[in-house]
Amino acid sequence: MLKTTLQTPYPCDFNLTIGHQTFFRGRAGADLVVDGTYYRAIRRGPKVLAITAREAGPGQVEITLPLGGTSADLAFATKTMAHLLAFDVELSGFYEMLGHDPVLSKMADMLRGLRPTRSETIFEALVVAIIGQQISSVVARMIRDGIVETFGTPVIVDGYTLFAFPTPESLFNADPETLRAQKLSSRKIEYAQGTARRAAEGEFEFDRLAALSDEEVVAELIKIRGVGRWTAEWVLIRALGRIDVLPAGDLALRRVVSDLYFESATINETELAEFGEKQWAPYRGLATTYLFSFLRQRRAAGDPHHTPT
DNA sequence: AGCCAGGCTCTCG
DNA sequence: CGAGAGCATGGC
Repeated sequence: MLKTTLQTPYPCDFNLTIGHQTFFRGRAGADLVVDGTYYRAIRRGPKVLAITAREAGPGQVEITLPLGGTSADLAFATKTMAHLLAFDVELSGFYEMLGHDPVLSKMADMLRGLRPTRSETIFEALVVAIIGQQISSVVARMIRDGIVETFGTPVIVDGYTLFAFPTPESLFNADPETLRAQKLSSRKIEYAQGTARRAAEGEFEFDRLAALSDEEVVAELIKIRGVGRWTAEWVLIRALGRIDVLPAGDLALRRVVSDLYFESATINETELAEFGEKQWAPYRGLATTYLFSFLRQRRAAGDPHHTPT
């Protein structure tokens, strides 16, 4: 079987990182974790590659192509996995800053080594963010899974069916009724298909957007119907790996910050933005990821409504 | 039963 | 400008 070894950065908690990616529930959308092995199907041009990644000793992750492939496929898969798991991000400055943040540093035991995982493409992050607008994360995950399993490309590995995220063409060409059957609102169907059309036309090419500043990306993305600031900021964090973006309009983020820092007093978007700048810059994006991971773990542990004491 | 969820657009003063 | 309605649906 085709395999190679990838060096992990420091710090890196591999199991925590892949758990975060699946909402600590084993499977979420295109991502699957079984017994410490992360399964993911990705696209390389017209091909779909099945990949596994698992810890293979201290500081090492073993990457395999369980269904085979060329050595160029393996090199591509390895590079993609390092991107998905954000192995290139330097966390030490963020951890130093946590020393001055009594709240986030309290989470350090639980979160140390968490890497700010990414989507495969900008298109994927856009669609997933659009699906997640306004509704609860539980409902959003359910709808996303339905979309991925209906319009994605299946591959079977070790008895598990993996799905590569749907192509822009597959969503754009889909009958709106089949999207509606996956419980997407008719408005969001318009947004998602409009995004898919732009993606198919090559509008979200990674390298081009990666060269722009945070605000330039926001300015470009919010021109798209259905994409507001929150969605654009989410794409910056999830797809482009920006580490200093704070989606201050996010309701769940406002509430968790309110709980943890303001004795549950309500804070608005402006107040969160000001607080984030003073408290977490230049690592506001990493702080966001860590706070959401905290929420995901708390929810997975069965305490979704956490009443502050 | 009804209200709320990790927003956004559209309409109306 | 700001405020308010409508969207979809699982969970409480």
